[in-house]
Amino acid sequence: MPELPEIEAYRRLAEGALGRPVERAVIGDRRFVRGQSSPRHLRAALKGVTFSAARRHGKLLVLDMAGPGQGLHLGLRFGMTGSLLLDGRAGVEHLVYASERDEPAWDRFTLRFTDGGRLVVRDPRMLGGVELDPDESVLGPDALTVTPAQLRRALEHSDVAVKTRLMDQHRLAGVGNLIADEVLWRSSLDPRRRSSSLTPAEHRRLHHHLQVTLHDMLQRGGSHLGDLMPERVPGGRCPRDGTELVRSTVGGRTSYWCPAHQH
DNA sequence: ATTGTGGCCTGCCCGC
DNA sequence: TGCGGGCAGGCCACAA
Repeated sequence: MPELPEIEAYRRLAEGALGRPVERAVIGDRRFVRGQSSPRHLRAALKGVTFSAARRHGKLLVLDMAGPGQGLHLGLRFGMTGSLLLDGRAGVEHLVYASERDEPAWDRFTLRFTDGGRLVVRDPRMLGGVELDPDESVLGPDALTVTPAQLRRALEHSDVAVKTRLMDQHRLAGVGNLIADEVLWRSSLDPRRRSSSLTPAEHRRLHHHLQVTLHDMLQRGGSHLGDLMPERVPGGRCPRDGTELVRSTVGGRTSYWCPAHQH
């Protein structure tokens, strides 16, 4: 599913759209338009603009507008099945949990450029969305660049499960269910641990493994390419010690962890 | 404010 | 072979 590594790949793909004038925006399903702006308003705001930058904040992709839309921002979210295509090319090769079918009916939002190319958000389950001027201030520090002090602040003073806290986009932006399981597994931390109970040494360990995991996944090309992932199925075993993994719900999400080495 | 829960959304897989 | 229930989870509205 799209977590930070996938959105980063989408961002790089979207850089190929910078400076190309938008002829018009096509809204495939009006429910895909989020926030305060109506589909009509969004279409009007996008007509004739160019984009000056493609940025990523957590799982939010932001295109900064230039020209007629100077100062406005286009936010793209991908839910768990959303993918980005530019001129027919995909941002990532494979998206776990999402269909691989080439189904134009799933094109929920399309930017047509005057040069004939197009940028498409394709999302079968429509859990993503497009929003004019999304509020980025509600997002926590980006997981790829978070400092140890920022991570500590995101986790301390809360009795909520550490996994829940890691996935809270208001505290830390970019970590989803798969990456959270992978990072906690590598850090030998039980996902159910009270967030405030982590020691300074555990904070350091978690920060280290978060960085290494994200860089591994960026290099491998997806959040589904972690070391734990192949065993993240009922009956799966810990790749480190062979213990059968525990499967349960933590923070409302299916979680797998090793009862032998995660404490 | 913080935290938990349910709902949205729909393709896919499994068992009957 | 077809059918239906359960599952997947990012995000948001809502309740306590």
